[in-house]
Amino acid sequence: MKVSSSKEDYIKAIFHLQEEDGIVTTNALARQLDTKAASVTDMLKKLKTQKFLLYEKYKGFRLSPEGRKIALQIIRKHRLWELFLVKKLRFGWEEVHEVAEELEHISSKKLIDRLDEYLGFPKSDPHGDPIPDSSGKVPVKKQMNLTEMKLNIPAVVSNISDQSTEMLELLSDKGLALGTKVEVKKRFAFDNSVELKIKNLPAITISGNVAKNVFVTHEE
Amino acid sequence: MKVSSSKEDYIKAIFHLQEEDGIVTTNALARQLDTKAASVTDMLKKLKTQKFLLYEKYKGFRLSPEGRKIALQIIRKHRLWELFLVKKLRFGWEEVHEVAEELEHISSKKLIDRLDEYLGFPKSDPHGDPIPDSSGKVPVKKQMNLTEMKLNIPAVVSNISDQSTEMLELLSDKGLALGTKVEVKKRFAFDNSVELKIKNLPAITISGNVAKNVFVTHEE
DNA sequence: AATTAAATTTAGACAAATCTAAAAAATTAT
DNA sequence: ATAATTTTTTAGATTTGTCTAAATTTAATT
Ligand SMILES: [Mn+2]
Ligand SMILES: [Mn+2]
Ligand SMILES: [Mn+2]
Ligand SMILES: [Mn+2]
Repeated sequence: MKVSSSKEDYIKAIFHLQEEDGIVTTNALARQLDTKAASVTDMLKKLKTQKFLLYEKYKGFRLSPEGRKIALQIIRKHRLWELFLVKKLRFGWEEVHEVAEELEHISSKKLIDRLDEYLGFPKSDPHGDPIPDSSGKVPVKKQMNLTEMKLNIPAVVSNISDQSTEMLELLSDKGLALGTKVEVKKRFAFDNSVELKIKNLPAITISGNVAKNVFVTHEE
Repeated sequence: MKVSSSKEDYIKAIFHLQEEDGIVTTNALARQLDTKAASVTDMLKKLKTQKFLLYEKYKGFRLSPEGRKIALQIIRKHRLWELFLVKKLRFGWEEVHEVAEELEHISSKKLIDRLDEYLGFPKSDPHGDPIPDSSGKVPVKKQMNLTEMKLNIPAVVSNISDQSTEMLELLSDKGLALGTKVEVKKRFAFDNSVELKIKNLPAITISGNVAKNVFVTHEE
C-alpha cells in the first residue's frame, strides 16, 4: 500500500497545520500547498477513502492515527535529509528545505534508517526541529531562553512567554517573531543583555529582561 | 523545462539499449520498462515533440543530442547514488539499484555535484560502470571479458555485464567480485571455458557463458 | 430574521501516463 | 507473390491530480 508523493505532501501539511493551529481548514491547506480549494476537497475525499483522514463535508477534518503515522515518517525523512545536506554536503541551512521536499518521498525504509545511523541518530534538524525516531516517536525538544543559549548556535524562536502588546511591538521592531532563525553572538554578564544576528539583518541587541522571555530551540 | 520521472526512465532505457544493441525497438523498450508496446509508442510521440528523440513511425527511433545529454545526467545521478549507498551507508552492491532508481530523479544539480565531491569524484560505481562527470563526459576504460584475456596477465575484475541474481550468486561462490585480482591460466577453445587463478584460492573453471560477462582491466 | 459574505463542495474539463483491443505496416515463410 | 506472422501504431478507456466556474452550506452583518 504505497502513498503517492502528492498525498504524502497533503498528509504532512495537514499534520503541521493541526499542530500549529489545532484546526485545519480547506483554505489554509490550499494556501499551504499552493493549490486551489477545489483540489483540496478532491484530495480530502481520497484520503478519507484510504482511512488516512477523518472527514465529514463542511464539518472539518483531521488525520486518523494511520495518517498521523505517515506524517511522522515523512517528517522524519525530510529532517534527516536536511541534516545530511548541511552536515555532510555543506549546504546552508536556508537552502535545504526545497531539496528535502523531494528527498522525503524516497520510499526505502532501510535507506532512511541507515542515514539516521550515519548521522549519529540526531535529535533535531538544521532548523532545530525534532526528528522522529524509526518508530515515529518525537523527542521532546527542550526550550531555553536567549540568556541561556550557547553562542553561535542556530536556533529558532519557539515561544514568547510575555505576549503583551508592548513586548510584541518591541520584538516586531527588532525583527523577532515565532519561527525566526537567530544566533546569539555575544552575551554581556553585567546586565544579561545579548547581541543577536538574524540573517539579512544588522546585528541587534536586546536587554536581559526581553531575552529571558524569548524561548528558542536548537540542539545538535 | 523539467522532465518527468517517467520520461527520464524512458530516455535512460533508450540510451542503454542503444549502447548495447545499436538499435532500439518498441518491443525491446516495453520489455525493459516493464510496460506495454502501446504505452511506449505514446511516449515516443511525446519525446519526439520535446525534441529528445528522432522518430518516424514504423521506421525506428534514436535519442537526439539533447536526449543523450539527459540520459547521461540521469546515469550520473544513478551511479553516484549507488556508490554513496555502498560506500557510506554500507549497502550491498546487489541491493542498491532499486533505491537508485528512485534517487536518480531528484532534480537538484547542486546536490549531485556536492555528492560527487563528497565521494571524491569517483570514476566508477559499485558495479564497475563509469560515472559521467558534471558535463556528461564518460571516462573511457579499456575493458575486455575473460574469454578475450591473454594468459597469465594479472587483471582486475571491473565490470559484470549480466547482473542477475543467479550470476552474482555464482560469481560470489567462485570468489569473483569487483576488484578481485585474477589471471587467466588456460582457455579451452571447445566451449570457451577458462581456468582462473585468484590469489590464495585453488584454481577455478568457469564456462564461456559466464566468462564473457566478466570484464577486467589492467590498471587500478 | 433576512441579507450578505465567506468557505466549501460539486460539476465538468484537462493533461499525463497507462491499459486493452483492433487496425495497419513491415517481416518472414510458403 | 501470397499468405501468415510479428511488430508497431491507433482508438478509445481509465486513473490520478489538477483546474475554473457554479452551486451549496455555513458564518457574519445589518
Ligand atoms: Mn514533498
Ligand atoms: Mn527543517
Ligand atoms: Mn528511475
Ligand atoms: Mn550500477
